Amino acid sequence: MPIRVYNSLTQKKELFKPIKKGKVGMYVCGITAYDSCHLGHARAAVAFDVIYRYLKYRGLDVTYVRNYTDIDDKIINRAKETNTPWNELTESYIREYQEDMEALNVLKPTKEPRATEHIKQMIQSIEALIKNKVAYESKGSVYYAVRQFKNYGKLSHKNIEELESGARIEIDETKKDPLDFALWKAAKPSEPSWDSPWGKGRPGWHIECSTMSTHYLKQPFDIHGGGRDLIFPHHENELAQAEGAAKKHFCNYFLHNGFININAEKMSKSLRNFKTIREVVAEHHPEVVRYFLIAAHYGSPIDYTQKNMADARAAVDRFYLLAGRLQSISDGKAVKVASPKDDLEKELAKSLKELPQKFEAAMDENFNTAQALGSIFETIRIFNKYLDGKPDLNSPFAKWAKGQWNKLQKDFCEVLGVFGLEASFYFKQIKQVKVSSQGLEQDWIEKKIEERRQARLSKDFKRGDTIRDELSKMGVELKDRPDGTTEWHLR
RNA sequence: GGCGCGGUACCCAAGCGGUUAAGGGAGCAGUUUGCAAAACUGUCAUGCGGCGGUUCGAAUCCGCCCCGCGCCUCCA
Repeated sequence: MPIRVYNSLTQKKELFKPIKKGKVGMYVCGITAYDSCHLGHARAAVAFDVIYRYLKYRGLDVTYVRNYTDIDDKIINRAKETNTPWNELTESYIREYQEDMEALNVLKPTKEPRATEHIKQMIQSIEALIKNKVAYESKGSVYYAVRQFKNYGKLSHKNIEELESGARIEIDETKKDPLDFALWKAAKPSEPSWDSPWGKGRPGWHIECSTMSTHYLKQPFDIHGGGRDLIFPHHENELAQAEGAAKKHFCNYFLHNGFININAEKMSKSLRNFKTIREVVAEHHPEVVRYFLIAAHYGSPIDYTQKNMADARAAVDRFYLLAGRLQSISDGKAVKVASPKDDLEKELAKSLKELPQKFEAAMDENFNTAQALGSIFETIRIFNKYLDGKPDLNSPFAKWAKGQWNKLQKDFCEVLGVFGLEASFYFKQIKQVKVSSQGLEQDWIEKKIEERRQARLSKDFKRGDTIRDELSKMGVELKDRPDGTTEWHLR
């Protein structure tokens, strides 16, 4: 089955055809390292992580480059505000980002280049642009002459005249046209700077990405990704730079992920409603967070609400509850084929057999994780139904079915980056996350449960129920087991 | 104003011209239970914002209208 992707460049879904058979070059805009990362960064990272994983799963040799922008106005400003050397600032936020990515089970890209390590290449790009007459030097800075590039606007589908009339751009006398953007900024005193043919300065935003992407992937390459908000001006300008300098195609497919809202409101710093990755992970199991991020298609907006997080957790629980149930089936010897006997077995065998095809068909269609998850849960329902029929757990069929499921679970985990944990470990972690985020203490809960056990032993059910209700109000739910012990978990 | 995205059950969310409109949550019913909870199963849209059109056939394509949202300025 061919893979199809929605390409922002053509605004259509297209057949994905790598430039070199069997190989894929993919560049995704990473972060500007000046602050803690929020859920939006997590969404972009996870969206392209899944794409990276799936392309590899399909046997493609993927070179995945995700950059760090570690020099920029925001970094310089933040360094001044916090009285921190700018390179220490970027270093610490890059480290923090890497920790966040690890928590969310985001794979390391093939290359994670930093802007400051490619100043020389950027200068070469800028020189090429000047030579091609699409850039000019002015007072120690260099600007891109937007009107000299006839395809300007082809990605964001804007035209220059309309942009001009939008005119919310500051008038800057050093530029020939208000739409021109900086490739190289002349250094002000005390700012970090590098030597260049135009004097001391630093690169403008955009040039690092077009330079590093073409440096590592060659031009043209296959996939360029990032958040929707990067379409204009960032990716538009990258395209203008790369094509203006090399006079050839920049990139074939532009993929963009949708935004995260918080309670239906745009997440933004001015509204003070943004959530950092660490805040979210402290409140919700990272696997639940990741599930939440892939439960809808990567291109659609999603809403971060407690209800949606609870829904995500319930879904992940459902997955692991089946995994837990399966532990009662002995692994035994691997059974290659087992022929189903009754209707329940037939239904399950059919579902297990079709699932990989359904999963791949969904992922082939523009990486539709939502649909892929749907097929997984369909099979979960059928598996549960089979187990409810009280089958012989030592039968060859049971062992075969378990073996099939375990193999599928491994594949799902490889592609989606969720469902890879031991069920009991997952539930243990869930409990820990919940207990600490709700300010409860495990010892106290367990003391209460022991009290209830004593009451029930002396047939004082009223007292027992009172304790259960008390705990229930705090979100602690009890489960009595046949052997007299009590399990508990948090709602 | 320009460009773009979306409106599918109580909520979230797939669906990309053709069998009964995925899946998750909530609700309800059943199994289970000292009573519960949890778990599991079943059930839950003759309907896909509205009106027209194309087609043998449309949630899916086209037109108009209504309503949300994003970008056009730093932003994943």
